[in-house]
Amino acid sequence: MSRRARNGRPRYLEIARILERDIVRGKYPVGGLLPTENELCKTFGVSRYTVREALRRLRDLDLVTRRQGSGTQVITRLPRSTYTQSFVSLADLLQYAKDTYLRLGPREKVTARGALARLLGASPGQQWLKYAGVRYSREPAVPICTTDVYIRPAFVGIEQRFGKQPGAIYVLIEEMYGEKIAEVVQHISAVSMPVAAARVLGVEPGSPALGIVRRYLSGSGQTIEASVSLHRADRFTYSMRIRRDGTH
Amino acid sequence: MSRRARNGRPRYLEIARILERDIVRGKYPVGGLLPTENELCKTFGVSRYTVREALRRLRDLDLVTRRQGSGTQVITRLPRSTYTQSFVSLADLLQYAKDTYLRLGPREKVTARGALARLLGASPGQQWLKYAGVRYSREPAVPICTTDVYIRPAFVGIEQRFGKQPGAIYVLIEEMYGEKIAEVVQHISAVSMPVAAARVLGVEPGSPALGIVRRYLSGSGQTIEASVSLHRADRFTYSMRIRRDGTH
DNA sequence: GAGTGGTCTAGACCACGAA
DNA sequence: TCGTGGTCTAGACCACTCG
Repeated sequence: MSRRARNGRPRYLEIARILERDIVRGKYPVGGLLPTENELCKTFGVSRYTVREALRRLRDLDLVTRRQGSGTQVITRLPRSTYTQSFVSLADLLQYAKDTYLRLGPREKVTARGALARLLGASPGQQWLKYAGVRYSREPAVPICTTDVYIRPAFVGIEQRFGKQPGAIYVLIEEMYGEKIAEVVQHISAVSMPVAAARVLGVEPGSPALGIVRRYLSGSGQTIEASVSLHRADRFTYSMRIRRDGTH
Repeated sequence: MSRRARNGRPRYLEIARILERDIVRGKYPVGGLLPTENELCKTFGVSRYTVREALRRLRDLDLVTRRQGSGTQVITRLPRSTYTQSFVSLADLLQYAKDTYLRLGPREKVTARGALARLLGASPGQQWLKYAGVRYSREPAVPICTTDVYIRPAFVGIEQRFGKQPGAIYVLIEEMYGEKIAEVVQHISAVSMPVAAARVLGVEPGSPALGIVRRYLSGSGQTIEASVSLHRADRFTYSMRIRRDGTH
């Protein structure tokens, strides 16, 4: 066999998805063990490297834990783990944006005042552009959250590239305008799902929602972009690892 | 050559640390490229796999970005994350623990099984100690969240110091037993406030709550301590900063 | 002692980016 | 076109866990 004619997707991602699906469907119960690496090699007809890359992904998604000597244990079955977001760095934010899809509505002009001005870190009266959107997971393509994106009018040009390439909005601004993001500040809270967002996401109004507000700041502390997201509580968990240092 | 007599540390971690140090020292300036994988293989006398594992680590630390065709670019000179971010974040955790007050209830013995075993990353049947508590802000002294703390029976001695000094539980374990926390994994989600917690916190059952589950891990990946907290949504927001150092 | 995942080698072809 | 990183194979030894 050997040389695989790849259909565009890396084999290890395919395998990761199959295993992910099987976990969600209950083929591998929570608390139980996945087949060993060796068995998976035979099952999928691939080398150990490929299997290990797939398992690495499952571990990064927090679906399994792995320990030498004892095996690969399933720790979560809930499909929301699929959308669990694990951030230690901006690179993770970017990866998350690539694994999902953000569909944005038409441009609106808004004036920063009151709570919005505070959110944007802008002077009251300043003009901003707003795009109401919904973020979907790629497969299955289900809505995860509503997202309102705010950018300064100067960056209106990135509109042309909305949806044309996956990735985070801030990358578009960096690429088109050379305005570098130095810092992201985010606030996470629990809120009651408002009626409008509930309808879009297909949940009951008033059900619990995870709200995330992000500000993307330039080196001088100016807000370049901001976003307000409301996540279905049952499909989203924010996970993070805090490492003390790099020595182990 | 071949078989390396390893001094205990994986070779790829050694290489990662050497490259990290060189970046910090300015040998590879921000914006510049690291040597190619091939060159690094020759330099260190290792296979490409080992070099790639080392580079993967640098990427996870946000020190470099990698793109096929163009190379490995240095994006940060400061080892942010290893020290800056995680240190800052752990410090934040500690600061939070100092600004508030955790009142713990009596010791209970619990057996890890099912969901609890998964939470603790423990084998089913293992014995743990549980303390149900409530965290208050110092002034005004109002309840912020309920917190269940889980520790291994070996660390029962820290009970004596509950409430005698402010700070996080994990610090007590580190000080009394010398068991160092290497990593904290946390999951943040929105949930409906359960009846019992609602009574303690003085809110309506079913109102939105921010749930935070934390596992404190030793260097070998063992869970030292775990906690489950439910926060009043109106009194708690989780805020964080993701910095990208060295952007020029 | 048997079997697990962790590390490592020495090859190979492929997709992409820049000259 | 050429060199980069991305994917992949088929081996190997090692450290750890558990019966």
